[in-house]
Amino acid sequence: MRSDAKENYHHLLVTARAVVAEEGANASMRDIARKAGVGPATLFRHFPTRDALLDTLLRGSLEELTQKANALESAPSADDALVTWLHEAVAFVRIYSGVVTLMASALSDASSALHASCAGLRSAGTRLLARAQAVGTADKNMTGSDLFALIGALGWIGDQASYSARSDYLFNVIASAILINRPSRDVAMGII
Amino acid sequence: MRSDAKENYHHLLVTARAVVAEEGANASMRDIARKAGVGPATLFRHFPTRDALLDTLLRGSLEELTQKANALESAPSADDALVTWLHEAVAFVRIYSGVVTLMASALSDASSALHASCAGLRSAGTRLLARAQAVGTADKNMTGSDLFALIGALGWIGDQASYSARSDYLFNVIASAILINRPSRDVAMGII
DNA sequence: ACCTGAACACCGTTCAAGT
DNA sequence: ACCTGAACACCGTTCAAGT
Repeated sequence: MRSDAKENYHHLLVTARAVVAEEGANASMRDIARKAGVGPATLFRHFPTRDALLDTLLRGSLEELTQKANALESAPSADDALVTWLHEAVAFVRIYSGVVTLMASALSDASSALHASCAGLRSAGTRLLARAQAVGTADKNMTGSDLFALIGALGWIGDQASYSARSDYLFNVIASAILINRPSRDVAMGII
Repeated sequence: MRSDAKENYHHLLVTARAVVAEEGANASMRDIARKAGVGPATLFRHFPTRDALLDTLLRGSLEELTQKANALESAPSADDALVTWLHEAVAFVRIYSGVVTLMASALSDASSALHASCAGLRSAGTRLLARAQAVGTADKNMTGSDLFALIGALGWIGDQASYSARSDYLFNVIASAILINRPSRDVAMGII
């Protein structure tokens, strides 16, 4: 990459992060280019799709979250490990509004630039779920994809002005539904 | 209303229903006008906002759903009544993709043409919830707005290609979380 | 090798001009 | 009283032309 291209690339990323933080994952691509001071074509050559841009934007955090899941596999309580990770996953998707919908469609589209990162994260979550199913109280009918769907659902709730204030409570509602055989949902709150 | 205007209005509604069924609640307004064979300005005078169009499109079903809630208030089991209604509410929002997000934002925007219909439905649902909290096993910390948030979350799940196949299972997961003190989530399935 | 402005085909929304 | 095409300010995306 030529040095001016490198400069463009980095400035584009910094700007994109700010704009996406402000406007959400469906922010105008043109607006990002404009605010970065480059033509729209320059943005599109560096990031041929919105998914490609978001993959670059999110990959670091997605990998972090994947590693946290891996680390939690050796935590003493399988249930607590799952709930802790779930909490972090929901906190992550709430950073950028609209990102859960993008991630969901990336999962069903193998050609999306975001697909691999999302699928990797899902695998890591699936292992935590499996352990909680084996030695914990997690619902045995649930799949890793279901877990992702519920994370997405909580992300969606967080994106809605009318519901977002209640998202901590609704997290506990859903967490207690996953750990179906726990005595009370309040157990989930102690570990945060 | 002049007779040609009346004709336009009805044709617009029929077309809009078809297009929204096909493309979802965020279908292009211009496309609806085009397919109805009128200019965009004609659509916008009949329905000054997308919410106004969707209110007209949905009002009948929303009122039906509200009345069903009212009727279920005298059902023998408060829990079953709540779950039955929840099931119908989720089935309804799944008809038009994207409609839950529109409804959620209508709830937080009193000036939306959809606001009244949605708020009315929420009230009816809230009464069913309250009864299940009083004489049933519904979680006492839950509000009617939380119930709506969960309906929306299930609608969102139904809108995602990657998750929609599992929405019946996830309905049961969430229904069991609302009726927190039931012995098993399988109880919820008998009444459908 | 990279960038750019202009172009294409859209969108929601409005308005002057028509009948 | 109602409708219309054209207009305005956008959008994602592409491409020929520049340096």
